Amino acid sequence: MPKVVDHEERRKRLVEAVWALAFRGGIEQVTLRKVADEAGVSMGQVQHYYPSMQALVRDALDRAVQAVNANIENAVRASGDTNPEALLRACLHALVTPAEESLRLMRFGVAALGRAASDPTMARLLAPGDDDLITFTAGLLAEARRERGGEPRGTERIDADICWSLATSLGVDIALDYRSPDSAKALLDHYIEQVLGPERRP
Amino acid sequence: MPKVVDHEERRKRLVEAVWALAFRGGIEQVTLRKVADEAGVSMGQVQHYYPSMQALVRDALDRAVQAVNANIENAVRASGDTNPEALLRACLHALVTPAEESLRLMRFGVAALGRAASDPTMARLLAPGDDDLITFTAGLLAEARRERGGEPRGTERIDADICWSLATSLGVDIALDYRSPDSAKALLDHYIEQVLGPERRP
DNA sequence: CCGGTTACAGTGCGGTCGCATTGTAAACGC
DNA sequence: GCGTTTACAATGCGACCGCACTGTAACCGG
Repeated sequence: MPKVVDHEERRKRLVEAVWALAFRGGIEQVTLRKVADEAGVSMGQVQHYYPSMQALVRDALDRAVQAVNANIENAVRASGDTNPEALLRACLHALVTPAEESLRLMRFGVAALGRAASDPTMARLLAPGDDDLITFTAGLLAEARRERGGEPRGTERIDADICWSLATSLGVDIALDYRSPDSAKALLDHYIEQVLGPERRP
Repeated sequence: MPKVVDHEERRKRLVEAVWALAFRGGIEQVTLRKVADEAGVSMGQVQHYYPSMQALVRDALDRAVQAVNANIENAVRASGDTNPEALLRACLHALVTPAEESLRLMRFGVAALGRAASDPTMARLLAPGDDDLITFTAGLLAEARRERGGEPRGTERIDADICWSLATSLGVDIALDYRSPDSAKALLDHYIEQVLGPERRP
């Protein structure tokens, strides 16, 4: 009975308008009217798909986080490598790539960070990687150490935690133009080298 | 000839009102009227001391950053220790203390981070520690390594960079209630232990 | 005691915002 | 074809915002 349209496509278009606006002028420039203009639709349509401004921004953040996570998984899959160390590097490097799309997402994430400080709902969306991610990364660390001829130290979960903290911090720095992606990657590699310990048997 | 008042005290009062407002409801809740109310003064006074809203928020951020830096220096001075390792820990721990005042400052900093993504002036105020800080920290690292019986590795500046990246990242996590100050401190200590290498001579 | 400067207080204006409301056209079951 | 439901489009409203402007009281060198 209803008019039939692709809702998902509509929402995605609106969310991308939000990203674009926030990328240009900060999240405070995101208003119903501007989102409508940017997406080339009417204000009524925006309201039809999102009951409130908050809901729109929240969904935009949710999708941005999903997209970044997808980038990480793609990096893992694309590396196609079974070498745990290469896999680990691929994961972490995904947060500091110079790719345009990634930059936009990270910058929106940083803009949203500010709101997260006073909006628990957004804070939850931006929360650090979950337990599974830490467990997975810790596993990679343990394997990589073994491959280098060392033995696991039992601190792999802590080390994994540090890995992601460092990587996200560097990602933020890149989004704010405090660092270049290259230098960030170098820093990250230096840390990985250190945390894996020296090669013992070639 | 003019009416004589303590300008510095006035500005400080206004800036603290900005901090308080941003702490409660995010930086977008900071308006001229609310700042005036919070500080218990008239809107005219706010305008008298700051030509625009932007100028007010910028000064608030500037002072917040100065205050955090002062906290770090105080931590160094308070430790009163000549032991380089203890000094290093004191510095870094200053970013993850559970102290109320520090929490407020960090939270305001995070709120401002969002704006920094699109406001270069604010971005500059929030820029990572300058070269002097890195040099100082690298020096501490080198000395601490020597005290442990190891020799400097020539990577002290990179390691110092990682130290501060990690510490600020943990500080942000604390501000957003993603971590407790205690767990952050533990993580930081674990990293320091690792970066200094094992004790060789007791 | 007077003139000039400073330090406010108060008010008003133009603009924008989120959101509610209302109108309308398309799609389909019957 | 008719009624109902969905998917918008358009407009209007009340709230609030930054800022400019105006008035005034305090202070002080002369």
